[in-house]
Amino acid sequence: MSQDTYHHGDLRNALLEAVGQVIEEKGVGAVSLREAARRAGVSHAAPSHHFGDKVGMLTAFAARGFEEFGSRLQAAADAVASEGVAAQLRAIGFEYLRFAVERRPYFEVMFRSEMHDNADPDLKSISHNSFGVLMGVVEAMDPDELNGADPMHIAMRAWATVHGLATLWLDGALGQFTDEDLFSLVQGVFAVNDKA
Amino acid sequence: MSQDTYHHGDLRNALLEAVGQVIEEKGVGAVSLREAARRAGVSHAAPSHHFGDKVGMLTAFAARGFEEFGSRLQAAADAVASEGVAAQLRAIGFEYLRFAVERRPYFEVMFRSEMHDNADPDLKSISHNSFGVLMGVVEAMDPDELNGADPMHIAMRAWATVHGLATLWLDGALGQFTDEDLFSLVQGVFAVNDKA
DNA sequence: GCATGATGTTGACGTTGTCAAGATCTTTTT
DNA sequence: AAAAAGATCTTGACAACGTCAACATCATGC
Repeated sequence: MSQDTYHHGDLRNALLEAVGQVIEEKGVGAVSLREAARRAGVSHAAPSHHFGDKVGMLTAFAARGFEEFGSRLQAAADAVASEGVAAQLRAIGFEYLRFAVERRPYFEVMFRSEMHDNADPDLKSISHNSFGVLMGVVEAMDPDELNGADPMHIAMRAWATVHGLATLWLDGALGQFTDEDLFSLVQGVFAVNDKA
Repeated sequence: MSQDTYHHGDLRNALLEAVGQVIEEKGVGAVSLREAARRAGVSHAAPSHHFGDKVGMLTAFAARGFEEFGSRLQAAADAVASEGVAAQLRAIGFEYLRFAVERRPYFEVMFRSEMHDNADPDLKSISHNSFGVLMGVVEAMDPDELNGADPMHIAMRAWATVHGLATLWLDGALGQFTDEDLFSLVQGVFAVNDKA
């Protein structure tokens, strides 16, 4: 592109990239409009034209995260569609955790309500999609697989379990485990789930 | 106490109280040393003598939260000790959620690693106790109740499920549910748990 | 071509966390 | 009892931050 333009050309993306870097390097508390602007090579007030304010920037960041998140969950479910619903649930659970570990900056902003604007329509619809992937799988369950249980309850329990593991791990509450341990632990969790 | 002393007399507690109020009123992002100092009626730099820095203050706040948390979990488990381990697990789960809802300010700081110092020895030992309550119950299970499963896995799954529900609810991801709905949902979750 | 809006800059303001230096009270030591 | 030592609180300063207003520059459509 142009080398010396007054306009950046792709500032919005550059800022969101910068946000991810900052979180990766210094944690979610170190995010600032000015630091993102600095890394993108623009003046400190430039971000406001794209995101309004700090919450706006993080809302956009969260939306971008949910986009990738939803796609990955869907892909994981599709990949094992032939193996039945139980396999799909397991695949979604693992992918959920993988995303939390691999894309931690996104995950942390996505599920911290004080960092973004929950009322934002874009964010609402795209985050709703992610839960939709899970519900889609659960609703395809055989009635006898359900054992008469409410599909919503099944979905909620699966979601909550995996989400709890992810957040506990990210918050360091599972400090004694490495991330490999975590996945083998999940294996155990799901095994208990299947068996009991 | 004294009415016009240079020294506050109970500043440490007053500051922690103020932190709780601020979170309740304006969210966890609005906490500041200066606001806490203002509410306690002292100068802006007074808190540093008790907590060092902001992270120190929130670490103390989290520790105080874990103290109440652990006691409540223990009490809940003890109250239904005669009804068996399954009842105890259920009781702990409900108390966990009740704490998250009723004492939201504590809960939010307790489980947000960037807000406190995870390496703090006080915090480490007292937060470890909370998980110990759960482990204590699980380890008392009959071998045939375990079905050959690792007690650690059972405990982790129970913990993760309830923690996931709590955080998802606090983050607004369960926006369509009221808190009464939440508890009835939990009932369903545990029912699935028992049945399946 | 030129007007209009989008994009980026500059400068300013109030707030925050943190530090250093000093003031006041309490406790311990002698 | 007097003095030293330490704990507690104040004052003042500084850099970083979010935000706003005013202005500069570019791009696009009429």
